Amino acid sequence: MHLYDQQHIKIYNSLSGQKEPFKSITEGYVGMYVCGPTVYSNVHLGNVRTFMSFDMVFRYLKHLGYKVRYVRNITDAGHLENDADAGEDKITKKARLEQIEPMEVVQRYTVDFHNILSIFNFLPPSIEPTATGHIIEQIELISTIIKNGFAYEVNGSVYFDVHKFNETNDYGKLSKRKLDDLIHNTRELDGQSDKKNPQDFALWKKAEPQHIMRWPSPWSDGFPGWHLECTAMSTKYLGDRFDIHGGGMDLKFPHHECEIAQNEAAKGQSPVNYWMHANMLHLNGQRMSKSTGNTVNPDELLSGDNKFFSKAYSPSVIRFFNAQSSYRSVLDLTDDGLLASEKGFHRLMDAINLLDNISSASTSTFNVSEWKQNCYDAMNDDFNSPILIAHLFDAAKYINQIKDGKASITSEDLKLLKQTMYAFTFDVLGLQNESKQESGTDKLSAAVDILIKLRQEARANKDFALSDKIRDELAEAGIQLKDGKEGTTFTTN
RNA sequence: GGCGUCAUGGCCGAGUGGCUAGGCAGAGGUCUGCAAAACCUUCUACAGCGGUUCGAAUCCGCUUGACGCCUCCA
Repeated sequence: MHLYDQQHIKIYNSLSGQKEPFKSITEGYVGMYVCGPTVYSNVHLGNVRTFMSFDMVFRYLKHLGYKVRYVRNITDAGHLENDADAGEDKITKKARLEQIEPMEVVQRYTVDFHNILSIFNFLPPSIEPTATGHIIEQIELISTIIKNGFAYEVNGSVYFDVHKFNETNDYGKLSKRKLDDLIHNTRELDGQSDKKNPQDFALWKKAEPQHIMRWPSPWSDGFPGWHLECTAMSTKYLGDRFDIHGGGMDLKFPHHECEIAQNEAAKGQSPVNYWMHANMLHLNGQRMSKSTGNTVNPDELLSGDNKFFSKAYSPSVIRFFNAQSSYRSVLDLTDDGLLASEKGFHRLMDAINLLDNISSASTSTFNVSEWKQNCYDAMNDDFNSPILIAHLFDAAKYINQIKDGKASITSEDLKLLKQTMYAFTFDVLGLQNESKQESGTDKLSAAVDILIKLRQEARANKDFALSDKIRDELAEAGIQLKDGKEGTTFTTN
């Protein structure tokens, strides 16, 4: 018996626009693909939000006992054009000006990407394939699509014939677009003269002489189109049809639409059962944009070294903030919002830390098993982490009441409560108990305990000047004393 | 212009055809030498205008506004 036999997930499927009961293709196994970053600059904070949401999905599926193969690619080809228009992107421009090897750019930002994700306590994906490592697979895929009559070659480049495809298939079913509408609304752009129709997209591009990243192919020395790598790598590792495909909302069209088209054209079937799209992250009510300066890097947010926020925020606070909203909603990153989350997060962690110190009784005044199922119900409902957190706060309240002697719990329920709290807080949400880590050093505890004792003595002697001095100066040092019925404890942060 | 998504209390953010979301902030109380913490109580909402319904913030239509995609983008 596995947890997934008892807990039934519903997933909002972008393809149908509805929540659907989740059923994996192979019982007990889940294949999940998420479009990864293009490593040409520091990882974008919005990108982090998307991956954070899917990290939570990954964690929950694993928690339920599924064997999950989670594939998240690194796009390291196709976009590193040495002939990019000037002023488009600072880093590409800089790389071009300094004549750095594209692979140096790739390496630098892949390392940055991994560093940031590990700071945020991401679980690594099962496979992290790169586009340049799968050129052969992509070329094979193109050959198949040509053979099936859905692509054509012009001047060494190969394009996907959207119009031809749409005669037998439905191009636009994911993004709810109609080809006719697209035809009437396509902007005229230069340099597309090779295409039969503006809606066609490149499967292979012949490289201009100054283009550095290039590979030989039956059609030309060139590089693959950017939609192709995901089709090649997802199906290579997950099969021609797999369970979940995720990505940012902005990838829905054209990227994911094209993936469906490529797969149907090459393999005769739609690749994905459940399409999931994470919504955008805003900064102070507006979309992040480098050109307007309304943007902040993950490391700037973590260090507090930026012009938007009053202080530094810890990785878990940012994770908590993210989990307090639905992955399908636009999330607005603001100082007030982070401040509120930070306080709530610490309150939750303080309650969890109390779990080690509360004692059990003969009865429970709280239905722990019902509460536990409520937590599962929240996550089962399209990974509704905000509701889960609301339930975690219910438990926090209960724990505090037990500590205050206003509620009681049996030892059996205490064990269950602790297990469940830990599982959801740390395993599923991926939060980390920062205060415990910091104060976990026994030497600090010992030193503070001495100060607590001295303060107690001062209070007993009615030397409140001294006792308050101890309390206030510890507070300034980031150590907060908490007087309770059972004596004084302390927390850091 | 086309397609799509969304509009919730001081702020952030769930959810639902009739029954408390939750967090932060505010107010009152308990506790305390005073605080803090914790606990208890409390405040308030569903953009506007129509319609369906016994009943709608929840369904439908319109209006207004915000956002996304249509061009690299998480």
